[in-house]
Parts: sequence; structure tokens; C-alpha cells
Amino acid sequence: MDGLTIHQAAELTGWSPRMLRYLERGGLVDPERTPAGYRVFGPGELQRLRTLRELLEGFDCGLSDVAFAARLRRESDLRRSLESWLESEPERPQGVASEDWLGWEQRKHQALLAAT
Amino acid sequence: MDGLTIHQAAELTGWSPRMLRYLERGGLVDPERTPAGYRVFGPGELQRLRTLRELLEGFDCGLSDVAFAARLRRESDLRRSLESWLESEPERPQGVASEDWLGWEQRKHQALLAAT
DNA sequence: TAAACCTTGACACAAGCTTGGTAAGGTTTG
DNA sequence: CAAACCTTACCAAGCTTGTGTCAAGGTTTA
Repeated sequence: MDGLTIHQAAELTGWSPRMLRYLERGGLVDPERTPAGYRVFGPGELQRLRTLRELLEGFDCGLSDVAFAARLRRESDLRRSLESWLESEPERPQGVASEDWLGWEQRKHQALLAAT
Repeated sequence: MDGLTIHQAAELTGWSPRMLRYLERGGLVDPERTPAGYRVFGPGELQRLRTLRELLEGFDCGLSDVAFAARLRRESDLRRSLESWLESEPERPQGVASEDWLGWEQRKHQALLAAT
């Protein structure tokens, strides 16, 4: 076998084996399988798993956000509808991005921030 | 006043007043205010509220998905990172979209579908 | 001033997500 | 065959989301 087992991959990527299965279930990774059904993680998978982690932490978003972004790529009608809805958003003078979106994209930190 | 109160807007859009406030808190709508602080919903707001409802129901996605799409429009570095991560996804032969994403984008229906 | 609105804030609760653990069973290898 | 892996399928704890309701208080208008 020229790939890693799920525990080895977990070790190297920082995800738990449990989470690797969870991520697969969500379609965010898709390792090969041995004939017996064992997952085999290749270098590509490892890289994407690490990058995914960086993405989530660096931008503070969730798995479902990444999943939705992927869905946007696939479903052009959804993409278009969403695009046109967002387009119709009235232009707010400025300084939109700070208060509003706390609590939607970063709600997790709300308590922490408020506790200072 | 040439706009509607929150209860009137709720009546006409199918959202509850509670939800209109919730949507505003999330930045998905942004009605004007009277000097005293009362929300004033114009025709544009009403239209977008109805369209939003159609979006959510028609494509079976959530408020946070729409919020994230909006965030994608604003944050180009997030957009690029996500784009390149998704780009690196290994090409799966076909038939990707059915099983995987149930449970991420449409997990709500899982129980229903399974119950048939 | 009293009725009928509106405001923000809090409490509450069901449903879903994230994550771990554990059980029952197959595979590989010494 | 036994140890040490792997698999799927459940149960569960804790947090987030979506939604209602209620309280305390300001505004408008008759």
C-alpha cells in the first residue's frame, strides 16, 4: 500500500480519525479504498486536509460554509439566484462589515469578545 | 411615513416580526429607521424579503449560507483561498452530488426521506 | 393620559451540528 | 489464532440556529 491509514493520516493532519470519516461523509475529502474497504490517504488528500484546516481556522468559517461554497460551484442556478439577490442589496454608505456579520460568521467569538 | 412598520412588513412577506429583526441582525436586510428608531420597510425591502424566502425554500439552504455567500462577495482573499482549495479537489468519476451532500446541505430532509 | 404601537434584551426550547466514544464485526499479519 | 488494525452504526454531550414569548420602556395619536 502506498497510502496512509486513517490513523496515520489523522496523525499527520491534525484531524481525528473520527473527523476524517465525518469530512468524508460531507464530501470534503474522498480517499481511495482498499479492496477490503480500508481508507487509503494519499499525499494529495493529506495536503487538502491540512489546507482545509488552515482555511477554517484562518478565516473562521465552518465546514458547512466550505460545503456550501462547493455547492455554489456546482449549482449554477443557485449561484445565479444568490448573486442576483445579493446584487439587489441596497448600498449602505460604509462600515457594513464589522457589526452585522459578527454573530453570523463569527458568532462563536461573540461571547469571548463580550467578556473582555 | 411612506413605509411599512415591522408588523405590516411581516404580514406581507411571511416572516415574523421576530425574524425580521433577526435577519436585520444578520445583515440580510437593513430597513431605514424613523428618528425615534422605528424600522421602516420600503418596497425594495419587501421584495428582497420575499425573494429571500423563495431562495431559502427553493434551494433548501439556510440563512447562514446566504450570509456566507455575501461574505464571499466581500472578502476576496477568502474567496480565492476557498476557490483554490475546491479546485484541488480530485475529480471523481461522476455521480458525486447525490449522496455526499445530503446531510450537509439538505440534512433536514434526511429523516423525512428515510421515513418513506 | 391611555391605547396601541414600537424598541431592545432576556429566557426558553426544539432541532441540528460537531465531536467523542463504544460496540459488533471484518482484515492483515505475526 | 490472536493482536492490532480497520469498518459501519449507534448513543451522547455541548454548542449553534431558528423561533417564540415576555418584560421594561419609549412614541404616537386619539
